[in-house]
Amino acid sequence: MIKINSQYKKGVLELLVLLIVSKKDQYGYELVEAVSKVVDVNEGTIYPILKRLSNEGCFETYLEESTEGPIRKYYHITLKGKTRLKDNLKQWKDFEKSVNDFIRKSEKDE
Amino acid sequence: MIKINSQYKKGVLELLVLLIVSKKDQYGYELVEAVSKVVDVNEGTIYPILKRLSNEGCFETYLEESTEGPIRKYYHITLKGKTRLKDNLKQWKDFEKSVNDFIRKSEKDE
DNA sequence: TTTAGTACTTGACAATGCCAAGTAGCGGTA
DNA sequence: TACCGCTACTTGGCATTGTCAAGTACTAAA
Repeated sequence: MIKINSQYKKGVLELLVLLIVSKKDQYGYELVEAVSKVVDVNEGTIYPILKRLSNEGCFETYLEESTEGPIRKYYHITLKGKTRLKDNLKQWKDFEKSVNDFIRKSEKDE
Repeated sequence: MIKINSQYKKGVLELLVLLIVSKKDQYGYELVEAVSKVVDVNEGTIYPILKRLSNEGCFETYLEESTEGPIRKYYHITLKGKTRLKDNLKQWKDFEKSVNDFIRKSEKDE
């Protein structure tokens, strides 16, 4: 897990959360671990994102018991969530392309 | 100029400013236009970055008159600024690679 | 002399990440 | 049984950085 300028993460974490949940229903703790494999992040950051996206209708939630600890809250992506993911993904790609193109150009005429 | 989720810009704008000033001394207004070619941004965002980086010793400033309007404040990158640029650039590259690798992996096993 | 373009500054505000602390269930061990 | 460590979720205060809007002020052209 990379330790970078926390500012870079802004916005991208939401994208990662959407992407992971879209693959398979996830509960919060599990998701924190999954996101941590990509970028370093703490619980206190992920749970608010889950709440926000649920409030906005991107996720539906249901509870399920666990044998390893307290009850788990699972998140399932909705149609709205899928749309949000698609938009978000396009925005990220346009953005990083634009930035990387500029960097490459700068490095070339050096 | 791309119009995206303003959150994506966080952190990257500083990188772009460092990159542009490192090429050639710039005054604020000119810089706003240069950055705007990469991502949409307003003056009120760029000037605080310039002030911050100057306070942190990354830029030196000097004034020069203009025939087209008020006096211009030029920014010149320092050694410290160059180091900051290098670090920042590496962080960005690590970050975007990490995120893009994950996205690619997700898109593959679909 | 009014308007448009250049140039910089400031302040209130919003979004989102970080850290820390709190609650709570489970299984293992001393 | 009492405590510890792991699992799991929640909340609240704080910092950073971007947005928007308004204000100042100079120059040149209509």
